[in-house]
Amino acid sequence: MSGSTGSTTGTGTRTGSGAKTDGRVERGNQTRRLVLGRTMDIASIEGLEGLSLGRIATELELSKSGVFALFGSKEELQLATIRAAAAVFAEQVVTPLKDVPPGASRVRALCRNWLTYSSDRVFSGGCFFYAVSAEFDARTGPVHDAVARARLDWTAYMERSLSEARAVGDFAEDLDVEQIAFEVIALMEAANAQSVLLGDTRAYGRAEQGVTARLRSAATARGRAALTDPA
Amino acid sequence: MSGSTGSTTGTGTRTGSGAKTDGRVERGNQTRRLVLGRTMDIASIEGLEGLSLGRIATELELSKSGVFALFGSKEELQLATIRAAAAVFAEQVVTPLKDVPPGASRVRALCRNWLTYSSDRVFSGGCFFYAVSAEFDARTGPVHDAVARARLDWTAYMERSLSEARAVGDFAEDLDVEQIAFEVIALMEAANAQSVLLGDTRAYGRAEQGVTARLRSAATARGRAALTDPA
DNA sequence: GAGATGTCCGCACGGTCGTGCGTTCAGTAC
DNA sequence: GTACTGAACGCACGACCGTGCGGACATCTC
Repeated sequence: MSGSTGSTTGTGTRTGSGAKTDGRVERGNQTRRLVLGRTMDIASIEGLEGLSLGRIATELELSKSGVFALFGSKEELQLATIRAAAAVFAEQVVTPLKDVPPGASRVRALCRNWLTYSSDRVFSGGCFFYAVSAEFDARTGPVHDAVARARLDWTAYMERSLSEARAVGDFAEDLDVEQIAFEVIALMEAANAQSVLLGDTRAYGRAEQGVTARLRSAATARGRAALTDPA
Repeated sequence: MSGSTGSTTGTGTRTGSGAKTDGRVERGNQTRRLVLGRTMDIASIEGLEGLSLGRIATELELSKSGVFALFGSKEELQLATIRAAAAVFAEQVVTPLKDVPPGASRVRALCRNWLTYSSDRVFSGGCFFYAVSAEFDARTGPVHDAVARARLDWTAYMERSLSEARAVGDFAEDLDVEQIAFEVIALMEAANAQSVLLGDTRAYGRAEQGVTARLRSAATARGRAALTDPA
């Protein structure tokens, strides 16, 4: 019974945001989005364990059981929140570059998008994935796995962008892509952390400075030219 | 009432581990240490909010009210846990270098101590302060302030070590100490994060490589010599 | 119209949480 | 010996937690 309820709503999510039938009102999906919009912000501030069905229901003037029925379990709510946050992240950081050709300047744009995504507080508590990574890093279970997967995807995307830039001749052929990806991501996350914890926005400048130096020192003459471009 | 109890036990801690009178048995302080040893580990894995008096009491075969009475409130337990973790951190990372003269190699040793402190899992969930920083970064209150203070202290210590190394001629006079401190700490924390979340210990190698490159590129000839030393 | 479907609510459950009471008990002082 | 102190306990409280059942109420299908 509870299983059927849970799997129904769960499947509804997994199939995406498309209408179930054409033209349906979809009040459910609307409430879902309302809830997820709130849970993403809460989780970025207080963590995924800080989500409480009662609190969400009160804040959104819904009933606790209504929220519960939408997701089937608290864990499924957490997983849905992660998926929703991944979509927002992609939309903010990755999608704007979908038509930008590979190269050093594209990598730099990717980093700038990330820093803007963090400093603009797309999520109230700073980068969503920084918050929940630290929260679930040492635990086990589906939520940890989902967080780890998201991070792997992001790292892989950064590495791919660097590889492509190397392939078009913007970086030296012997560039250690994984190393520079590690360093660049480290700098950006540190800026997020310092900014959120201490309210010190200078950290974003330090990160940008560090990222630029890393990219520049790895670039070929062609790459350096691209990095000096107006953008 | 509860206030007086809390402040009493709180003061007991702040005065340190010394005996209250000479030769006293101090069962209380012993239990305190037992509890804090456990809470530091729990908090590094599940966060300071993951601490629960009942759970701690069960695990250590104490009564919940006994644990509660020792600290006076949950928040005071969290603060005591932070103080205890700071002491452990200092003992592991900073104290071993108290007789090492300032210089580039001392800075490198400081970084190595940190990476060892993280990779040896002095706390089960990796660096304690990484975990609780992310947990409380976007909140307000005494716990946030204590975490922020600890981080400021650590950053300041790193910057001082770099300044001293610059003063003895190991780094260029125009070195931006705050910038390199930011970058070095970013690399180390990223290694901690990646290692704990993904179980990928290669991250420590990447961090060490990055740190060495940063220090080397900032060093004078004298500093480079120090960095090439056997140690 | 009647019926089916899905959304959301009211309400209750068992459990755990932090807190606080009074009490027991070991160790010290007199 | 008695008196005192502090540590730890047993127990209970109100609040909140996630979960689940059954029903109300729209909306769509026939």
